[in-house]
Amino acid sequence: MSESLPQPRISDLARADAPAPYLDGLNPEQRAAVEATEGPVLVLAGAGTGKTRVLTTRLAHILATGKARPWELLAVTFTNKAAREMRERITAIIGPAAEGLRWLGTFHSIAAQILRRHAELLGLKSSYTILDTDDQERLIKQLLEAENIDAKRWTPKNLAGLIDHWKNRGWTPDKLPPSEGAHFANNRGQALYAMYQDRLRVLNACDFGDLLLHNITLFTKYPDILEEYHNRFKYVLVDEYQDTNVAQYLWLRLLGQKRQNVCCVGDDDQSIYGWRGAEVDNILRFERDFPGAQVIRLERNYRSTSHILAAASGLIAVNKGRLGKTLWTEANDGEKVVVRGVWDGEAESRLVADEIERWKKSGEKPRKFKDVAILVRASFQMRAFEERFVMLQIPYAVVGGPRFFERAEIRDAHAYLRLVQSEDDDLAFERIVNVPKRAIGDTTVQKILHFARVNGISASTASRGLVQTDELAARTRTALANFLRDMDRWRALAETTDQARLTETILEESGYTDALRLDRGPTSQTRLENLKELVQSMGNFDTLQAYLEHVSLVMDLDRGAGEDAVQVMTLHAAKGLEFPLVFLPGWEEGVFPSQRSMDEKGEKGLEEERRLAYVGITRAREEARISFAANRQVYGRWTSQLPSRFVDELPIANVEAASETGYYGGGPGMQQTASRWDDSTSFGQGYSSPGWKRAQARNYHGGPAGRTQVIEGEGRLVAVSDTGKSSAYKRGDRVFHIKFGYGDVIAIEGNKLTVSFDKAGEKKVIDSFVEKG
DNA sequence: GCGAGTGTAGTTTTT
DNA sequence: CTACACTCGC
Repeated sequence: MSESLPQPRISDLARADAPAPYLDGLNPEQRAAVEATEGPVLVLAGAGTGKTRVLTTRLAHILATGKARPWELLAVTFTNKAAREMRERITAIIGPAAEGLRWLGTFHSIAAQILRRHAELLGLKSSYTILDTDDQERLIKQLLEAENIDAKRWTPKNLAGLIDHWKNRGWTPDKLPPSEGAHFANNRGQALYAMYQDRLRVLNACDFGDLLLHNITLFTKYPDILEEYHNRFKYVLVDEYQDTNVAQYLWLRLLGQKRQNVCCVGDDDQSIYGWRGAEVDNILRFERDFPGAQVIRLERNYRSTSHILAAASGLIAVNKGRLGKTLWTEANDGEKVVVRGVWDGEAESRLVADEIERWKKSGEKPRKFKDVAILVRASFQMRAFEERFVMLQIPYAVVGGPRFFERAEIRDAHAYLRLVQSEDDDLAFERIVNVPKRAIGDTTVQKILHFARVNGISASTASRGLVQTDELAARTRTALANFLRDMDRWRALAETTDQARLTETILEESGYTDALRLDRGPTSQTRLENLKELVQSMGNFDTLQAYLEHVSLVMDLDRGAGEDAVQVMTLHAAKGLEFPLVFLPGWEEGVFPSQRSMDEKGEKGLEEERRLAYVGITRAREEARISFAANRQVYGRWTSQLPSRFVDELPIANVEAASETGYYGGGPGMQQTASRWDDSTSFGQGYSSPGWKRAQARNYHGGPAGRTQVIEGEGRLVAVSDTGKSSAYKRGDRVFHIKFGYGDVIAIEGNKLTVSFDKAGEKKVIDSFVEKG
């Protein structure tokens, strides 16, 4: 071993005569999870049970007891953020020796490192580039065009999604089950996949899925190399195991099978990435995969009040496929989970904003906006809140959204740099040869690419050839020659200038920034700022090479943290975070749970949605406030909504619920449906006045939910406002559905409408997103 | 090569 | 409805 030994004081931490200080304050289960170092271990860590602490302490413990040295540990996470946090917290325990943890990182970054060392065995050079989804899709598009496949019916996105899915399952083209390829372009899926892989090899490139897949191929085909890694990695640790896909699972099993010192940490109840290939099954069958595995449950919650915890536990208990945990806490009861029904989406944002302002002013200690989060199911729900916050001047920050490195202007800048770095990067060439516009149009680009393909050379080389001929119009020829000359100049400049200055120069001289400055579009200002930020962030890297390597794998950048602003984000983005006050708006059937999830994945989809609800509630430390609206605009159409089934599934003892809207089936000839949301006959004063008055709240009471109980006649559970506005349907009503168009209601049963649609003459049963009239 | 006109989809998102 | 991708005609 050439690496020097870590600082001796690590082992001092665990001297027999002095108990290890890092173990102080751990509860018995946490301690067991830290000390069970030998053999396979599954740690089922419920929400808020100190998972990260256990993970980091465990690694520190292995090091402190001398069982392994830092470079003999393999520790994998899903996100860069998680990896970074883990590294920081280990450093806090063991000091600078943590720098030796060179195999702590994301699945992808570790797989990429391994692949660099053995790239030749897989037909790649170790300098291979990693393509992002945009490059990937453009490559596929070219492929489909070359194969004369109708790009309308079979979009590049479709195929990219399929290929990604296949790679997630660990299928190389030759191992693809025949039925899988059948769905695409009349059974050509498999062939196209194989062609795509060939193209990648020619380009000396990998997509994200390849990183793991190539690793698996490598380990399976070359047992001696696998052996090398078996010897290297004495202990393997995996975070968020419930989110692993098949390929990641296979990769782990290959690496861990010999020593069996595999510790997986996760929570089956927080598996929310099934749509992206995660297999909850991986965690559910851990004990079968690793015989003799210890299972340790962390069930003591340190985060939430008991009402919040009980509400979340009650909800998740409805799911069938789970390993089961009983979370408990010593925290006090706190407030019950508040549930509110409102008339429409606007009223909902008004309610939330009011409550934030009230909350901010109350309390003994000063309260901060950044302690409040609004967690939505889908990003279209954010707009209403943003509008309201702008109006009331409440500071807010949208977390997530389009990634910085995925913005067009950042990609353009990167394409210039990639082309400077490697003249052969055809995808980069294609991206920026006419950005900003320099009179090199589509036809010219096609000519160049064709010429390149025919002669088996890169686009840059092809261009150099073409400008020598009179193949191109004089104007185009000059433009292209200028472009090549500029690229050469920048390439020379790269030798003498640091990458930040280089980027600045390129952006100026190419006219890119000028074009943006002239652009009157609403986003051009932001784009310019983004580019400035890009140049700044590049300063931290030694070389252009190092920088480009970094961006392809580390797509996030910690920005804007620390501002005091209400955090608006999707439920997915909230995983791993916690807030004193959490708002959970939009709990309506079809919105949350999402209709699409249920349509596509049935019961499984519904259970995942429920886990998402569970994740949402458990983000709250002190208060959780759920709301739903009776009417909501979806894609500009008014739709009537019903409270989410998840509302009814919350244990009533932990909930304080009321609605400003009655839900009942009323009127002559309509069913009288019992609803938990209707206990009153008088509507009082409501929404009529100019300065909107708060309606008398309707209380939620226990007992069976209305949706199952049909009393008489036909009708539909409807919302009724205090002014008598209602969103009721009756037979014969003309309705509009966002997908199927106009139609007539021909039957009503419970909450389901059977609608005959004009378009296909089809009958369909609909339960959401229907507009009257 | 560009702007106007048409068509179409429209969750969740990391690497 | 709205954002975008793509087509068509000048």
